[in-house]
Amino acid sequence: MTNKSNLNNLTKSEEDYLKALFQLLAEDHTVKVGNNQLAEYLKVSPASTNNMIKKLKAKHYVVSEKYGKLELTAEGQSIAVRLIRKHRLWETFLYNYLNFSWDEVHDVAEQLEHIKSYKLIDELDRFMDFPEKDPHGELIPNAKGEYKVIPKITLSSLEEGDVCRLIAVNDGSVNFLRFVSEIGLALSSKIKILEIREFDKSIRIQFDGTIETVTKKFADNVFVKKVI
Amino acid sequence: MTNKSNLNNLTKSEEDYLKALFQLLAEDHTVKVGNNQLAEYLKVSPASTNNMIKKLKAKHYVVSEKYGKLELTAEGQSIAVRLIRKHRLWETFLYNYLNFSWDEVHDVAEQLEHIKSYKLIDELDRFMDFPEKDPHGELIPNAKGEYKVIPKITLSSLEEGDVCRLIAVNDGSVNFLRFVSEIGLALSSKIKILEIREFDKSIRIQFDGTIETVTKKFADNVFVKKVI
DNA sequence: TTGATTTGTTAGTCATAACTAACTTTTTTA
DNA sequence: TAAAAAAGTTAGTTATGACTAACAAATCAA
Ligand SMILES: [Mn+2]
Ligand SMILES: [Mn+2]
Ligand SMILES: [Mn+2]
Ligand SMILES: [Mn+2]
Repeated sequence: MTNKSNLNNLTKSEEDYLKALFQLLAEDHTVKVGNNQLAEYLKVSPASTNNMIKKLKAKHYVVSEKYGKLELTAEGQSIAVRLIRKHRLWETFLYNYLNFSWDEVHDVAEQLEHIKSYKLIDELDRFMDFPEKDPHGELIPNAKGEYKVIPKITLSSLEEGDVCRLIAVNDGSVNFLRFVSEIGLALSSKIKILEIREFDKSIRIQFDGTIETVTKKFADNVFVKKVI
Repeated sequence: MTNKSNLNNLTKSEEDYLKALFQLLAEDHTVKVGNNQLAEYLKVSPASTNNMIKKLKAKHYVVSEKYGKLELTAEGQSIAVRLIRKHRLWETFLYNYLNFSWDEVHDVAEQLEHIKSYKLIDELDRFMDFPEKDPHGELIPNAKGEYKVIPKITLSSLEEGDVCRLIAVNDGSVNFLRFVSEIGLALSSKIKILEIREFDKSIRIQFDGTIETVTKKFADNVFVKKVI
């Protein structure tokens, strides 16, 4: 029987590395994730990552061969999913009950996700009546640790003439989220691709009667579902 | 002008030392607090405390002479009061909204009090409609940092025949709090001192028709206001 | 008032988690 | 396929915050 005591003994750092690795692996299930890629994602040196990975391997959360790619064990995945659940529930709480805007929630949730108490998070979930999505459109894993991913593609991957609906956004950058709101885009907005400029891949889009030109970098952070 | 940026840069440890020192000083305003007393309170070695006090003096949160007693600067006090405010607001939230019992809230609040966000705590305060007291009867400092103390005395300091009302309890021990509830005591209970046994200072009390004998140690952790 | 006890300080060690610099292995490309 | 580039590893350093052991100062008590 695996150890499921109320308080696991992971440090904030260990948790952050596991979550980051999970997200890199989940992002693109085909491509393998290496040490330096994880380092870059976490904005630490490759040496730091190498060190932490050693520790996580010793604790059986990560598996990898020397010079090989990184994988999470079932236990490692379970910890990561629990962190994502906590993160998204807190974001939802801040957004729905404490007047936080969607660009403000991520940084505080990044701290709150490390609070250790199963009761806290399950009661918070109940208090909010088991929300399905966080303020950025991402699905919240349930208490059983079921992690579903909505089939989503980036706005930048569409072609001229395509019509889609905004279903989620990357919540990492405050400036990006503010800009999304500023131009009038929101979750569920219906977007039409008018034109893709070959020169710099910038995209002319139409939504709610508005016409805007956005960069490829912007479109990479917008997740949509194709309609029609 | 003093530095009041949104995120102060104190570590969890620095915060805990400042809060502990404040509480020792507030507890008994006449008696001076020394290095080893603070160490014992925090359950760390005197050497650790000595080291941290050096750091807090360098940052101008603590003042003391070599081999002398410890004092907090105005800034040190302000940080401590903010922590107490956060701690008690979180306890109130857990108790009133998330079905935590009064013996469960303290440990989780001990973690939550270190989350850095002024907006978070002021919005939480507003969400709960500015509660005055935490689940253990302690007053919650307001956003201006005003720290009031209810005039309170321990149950153990009363004499035979005295009648009092339970206004607060020490929230440090889960077992103690459970026991308080178990015997049927709660905030506002009216208690009469029937007898104090000389031998071991145990106290026979009456409340709500119940008669119980409690130890001096128990009575030291119960705060009351004399009535009549 | 002087010796014992308490209180406070210093020095040195350990664990965690970051860093840089140097090195090795693997992969890519010419 | 051999040199170059990229990816990964190791060694050594730093900062924080614990610890113990040894020592010094202050206070208490006979
Ligand atoms: Mn987020
Ligand atoms: Mn985090
Ligand atoms: Mn408490
Ligand atoms: Mn604390």
